[in-house]
Amino acid sequence: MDYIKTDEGILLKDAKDFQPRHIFECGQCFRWNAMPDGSYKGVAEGRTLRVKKNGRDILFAGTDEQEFRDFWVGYFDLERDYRAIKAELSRDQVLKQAIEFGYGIRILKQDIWETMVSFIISANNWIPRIKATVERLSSHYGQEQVYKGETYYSFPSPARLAQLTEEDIMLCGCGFRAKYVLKAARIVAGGQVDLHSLAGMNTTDARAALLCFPGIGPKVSDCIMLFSMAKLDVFPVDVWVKRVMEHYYLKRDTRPAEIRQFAAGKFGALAGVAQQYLFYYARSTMGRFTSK
DNA sequence: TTGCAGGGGTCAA
DNA sequence: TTGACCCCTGCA
Repeated sequence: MDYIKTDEGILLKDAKDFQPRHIFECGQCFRWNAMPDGSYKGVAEGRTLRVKKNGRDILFAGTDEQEFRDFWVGYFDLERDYRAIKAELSRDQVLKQAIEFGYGIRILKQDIWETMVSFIISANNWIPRIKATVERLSSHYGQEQVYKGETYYSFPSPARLAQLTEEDIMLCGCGFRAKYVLKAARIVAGGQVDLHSLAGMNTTDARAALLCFPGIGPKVSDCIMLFSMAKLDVFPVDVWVKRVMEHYYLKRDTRPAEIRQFAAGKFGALAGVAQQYLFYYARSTMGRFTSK
């Protein structure tokens, strides 16, 4: 990882395996937004950042070396060798295509609590609405911060959400998921489950613990583990992944558990990364309403 | 203009 | 295994 300090922030040199569009549009995060100049602005754990591709380099604007090393390097998984991962996965011809399409994807390491709530909200929902709901929760109940004259809001803590009523949360656009969000907040704020200890568990135990939360089923639990705990072996199966897997590898109407098992056998410890390439590829190339 | 299906799943019967 | 679920969007 080779970077230099500039007036604007940190410049990551010759970052071939980093494409902001792929990272932020592949469905793993909900608080990064494209700007007219092609950069992305986002909020993560109370920090704000603008990320822009400059030729072969990546500019991280609005941060300094200390924060970059202490936080963003981990957040963007910059110490992992994605070139090696892609080489390994590209031995499969379908993955090879998917990787050529989404070559700059990286798996973010996001805040566990925010990821948990975001993916509870994602059930039977679609991305623009999930983003709007997460944004409303943050602007109503998060901490306000001003950066370069613009106001941002951090994602509200479990304790803050635990004080609310189901109706308060419903008003942010959560719909029937409001009761799940509130219960999750009360479980975490009450200390019944320590989310950070889940990250230290093996995948099987962490999944079992997550499935105890109402509103968290197999797909949501796997997304939480993949996008906030760096558990790269999980393979979340949603409607798009099901479609792409059935199209290229399996027969129609294969059950999600069977798809997960197949992926574990085929992609092993890298199944989660493979899932993201496949998901992004499927969403972008298979059309919005495919009957397959 | 109105009505209806459907959406990054989960729960309960 | 199946239907309901917030509610907004796209389409006929």
